[in-house]
Amino acid sequence: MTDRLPHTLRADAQDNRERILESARALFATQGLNVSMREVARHAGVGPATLYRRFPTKQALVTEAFTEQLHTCRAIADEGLADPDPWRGFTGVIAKTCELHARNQGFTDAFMSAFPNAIDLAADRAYTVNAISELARRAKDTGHLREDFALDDLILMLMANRGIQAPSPAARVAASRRFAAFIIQAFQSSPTRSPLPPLPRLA
Amino acid sequence: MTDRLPHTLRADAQDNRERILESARALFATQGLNVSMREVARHAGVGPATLYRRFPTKQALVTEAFTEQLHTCRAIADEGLADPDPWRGFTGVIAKTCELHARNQGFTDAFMSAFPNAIDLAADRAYTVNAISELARRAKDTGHLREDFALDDLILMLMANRGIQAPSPAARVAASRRFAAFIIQAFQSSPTRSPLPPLPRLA
DNA sequence: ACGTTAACGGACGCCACCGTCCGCTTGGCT
DNA sequence: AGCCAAGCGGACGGTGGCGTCCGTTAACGT
Repeated sequence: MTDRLPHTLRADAQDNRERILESARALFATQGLNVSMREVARHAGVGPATLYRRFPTKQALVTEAFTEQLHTCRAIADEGLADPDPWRGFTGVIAKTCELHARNQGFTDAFMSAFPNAIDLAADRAYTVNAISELARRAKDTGHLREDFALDDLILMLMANRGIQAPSPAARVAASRRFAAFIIQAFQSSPTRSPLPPLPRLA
Repeated sequence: MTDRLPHTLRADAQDNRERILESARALFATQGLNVSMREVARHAGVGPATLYRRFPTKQALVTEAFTEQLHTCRAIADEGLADPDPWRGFTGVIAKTCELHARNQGFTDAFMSAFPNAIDLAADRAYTVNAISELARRAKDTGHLREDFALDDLILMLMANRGIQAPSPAARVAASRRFAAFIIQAFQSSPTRSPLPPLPRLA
């Protein structure tokens, strides 16, 4: 009854665990989250049971696989906030975020909670959102960011960015880069401002 | 050997055929093309065999279901071309196209050849592309449309628009409307023009 | 009213995925 | 060296989509 779970995996198990994560990251990046658990297992060269033993649910696998990217997100936001020129910081955030997401189809899915259930990523996500919110306020104050910009417009932009497809990952990133440039142009305040249609609840 | 196919369906068969098409349109509109043939059949209240008899392949069903929208596309392009103000015509095309696609997830999939194989829609599509190409040239001549706009940027925009999701179809359309406004802003020529990253081959 | 045949849909065999169980292997500790 | 549990993966029953076959029903022409 007083069994203690060993919190250290056996060497081979640890090895498998990491190969699984690598495979998951690779597959999720190129194909989004529409990858079967078995496919991940096959790619990692392990049996299905092994995969399920380490990650009982796909949720768990996804969460683990993308913590790194999640921290990158925080870093991007912090970096933008640190820029003395808020508008430059803001546009930098957009460009880098688009690129990050273009390289990681699955990450976007997860970030957008294509997994609708509460993601463990939520906390970090909130932090990032807060940081960007502050950055946006500053960018508005300098007059470069249009006044009617809403934070959810970034979500809109990310969803849109997710839709971009191309024959190769490299092409996708290139296309996304151009898209980001367009979006930055759209977010910039301008004399020819026609009023913007309202933004509905997105989630 | 000299059997003649009757080109007129029996009354009940014709009825079923139309119910199938209606169901397909409804399901494709809200869920994209990721709908199983059986699901369409169930929704239409017919057996799988009946569906397959009328539309041997999903391709055929999709093609038939969306000819109407395809013609709408042509109409939108013609309408824009007819506008005496090319820029207003151009922006109108963008707004209307985004709305059309936002209302029809599946149509976007088909239009983007999510069905990679040659779509019968190709001919109409080519016509539309040509019309818009002419419209864009005129809009550039008036100085309203940025010079570095490429026709593929519309494809980029459509792919992006496809990524926009929302809890309800109405919300999706609203979000798409706002997105279109942003994109129009981005396409407008402006004094603060930083060079645009190049666009890769998209298909 | 009736026979012919177009049209129907239930049922089939196939395959992929799902999450789990269990007998064998092997790493790690003494 | 030898034990033993941590770890493994093949195999299983279940579900659901796929496209097709075939026995039954009922629409239409006479």
